[in-house]
Amino acid sequence: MLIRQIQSVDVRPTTTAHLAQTMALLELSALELHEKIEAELSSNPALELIEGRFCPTCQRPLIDTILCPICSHPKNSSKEEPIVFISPREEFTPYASFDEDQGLSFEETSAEFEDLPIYVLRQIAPELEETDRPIAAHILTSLDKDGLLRTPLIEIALYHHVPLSRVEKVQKIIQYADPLGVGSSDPKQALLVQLDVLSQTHSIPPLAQRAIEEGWELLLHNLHAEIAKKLAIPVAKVKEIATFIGKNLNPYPARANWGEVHQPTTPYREAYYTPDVIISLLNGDENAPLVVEIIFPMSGKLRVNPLFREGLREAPPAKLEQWQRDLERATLLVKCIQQRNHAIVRLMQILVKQQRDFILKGDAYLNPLTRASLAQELEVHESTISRAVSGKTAQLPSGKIIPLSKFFDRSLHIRTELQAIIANESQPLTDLEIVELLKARGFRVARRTVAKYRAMEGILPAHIRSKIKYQKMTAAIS
DNA sequence: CTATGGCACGGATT
DNA sequence: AATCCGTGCCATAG
Repeated sequence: MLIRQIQSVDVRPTTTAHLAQTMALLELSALELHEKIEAELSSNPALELIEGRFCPTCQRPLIDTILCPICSHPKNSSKEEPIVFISPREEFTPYASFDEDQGLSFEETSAEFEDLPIYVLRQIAPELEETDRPIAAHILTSLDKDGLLRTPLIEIALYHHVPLSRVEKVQKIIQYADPLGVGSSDPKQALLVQLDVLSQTHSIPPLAQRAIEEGWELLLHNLHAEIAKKLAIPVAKVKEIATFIGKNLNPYPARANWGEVHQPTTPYREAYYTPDVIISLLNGDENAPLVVEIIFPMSGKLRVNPLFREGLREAPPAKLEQWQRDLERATLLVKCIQQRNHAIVRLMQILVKQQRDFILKGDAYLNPLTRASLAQELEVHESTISRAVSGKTAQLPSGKIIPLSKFFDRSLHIRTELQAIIANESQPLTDLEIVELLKARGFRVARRTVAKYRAMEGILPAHIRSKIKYQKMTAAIS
């Protein structure tokens, strides 16, 4: 990478290098930024990370302010104006935002089970190719009450006209989402996934994997002796494995208490579900302002080392040039990071204000919004918004983590309405009938479009749905 | 004949 | 300039 000369690094030297790097940084997620800074810190002596301060009242890490924005925020706050600030953290545990009271009464506490597909889908959305979404939706809506996928993969592949490997790929992503092993084709698979994840943080009994792979059926019926023979190990060992499995693994993912509480934080989840911003409701009060924390992946404050700057004067001639370059790099980085932060703060301020209903009440209340219109409002270039939004995720007050781009989904509110219609239908409705119903609710879309939305949500066509219903009825009886 | 998926086009969005 | 998304037309399955 080329480094242009910058003579004076004061407030507004909008050099090309400056601009370019600001843009580049804007695009990075918190996680990626973390890596970038780490790399820079270790290679550039001019940059230093000084210990951060903490808010004296709530112990929240701070960057510049004396009190954290929440503590210093007076009661005269209106619910329209969100509190937005940068929150420096080294590490972040999902679902551990500061609104302690999880008893927030959000929408349906009743229909927990109904939510599993959506819950999983939201987690994996950031990793999914756009074209894979219908497949994921299909898999998730086909889960049985144990969270297992009894539909043969090949059937799904045929339905979507994609190779079996694609479906397998999607299934794999799903399996590693929250109720670990969800979407597996059978308990055996689910166990193996869990074992795999567990093995990364804990030590597991040797041969446990083989025991499951080769002897799951035997294990089920407590035929320990048989397995011992098969694996050529003592029966005692087998019993050990069996108890380990019983204690730590769960062949029926959906029966685990997914959501809210998670004890084992797997490295995998952490990597993927660390949000870039956390949105919560002050005191969990419906009318309170929203609190938006933008995660800055370092605790402490990043700055140019003043000692280094001093030392530059007495630099040995041989090193002078190198040191100057280091100094410039450091200053540039700090400045660009500030700009990145500033840009995101402004973006979130507007975004959260306009999408308050969506954040609080769910998908149906999403305000169709374009990046272009926001760009106009903020008086920045559209590409700036695009970069700021791309590849980042937000955690909502409900604990769900969604990609930031969802705020700009043009059709989500219609799709949710469509889901509602399907959920309430007494008999399978044809696409054309759905068009009419949507029109009655104020959404004008073409018949063809309804079909597409259906596919996106993994809802099967009317004539197939009728069969499913029938199957469900019979299944319920048996 | 009806319901639905595929392909492709054009305008909007990024 | 590249991509995404809604739609119309046509083929096909039931």
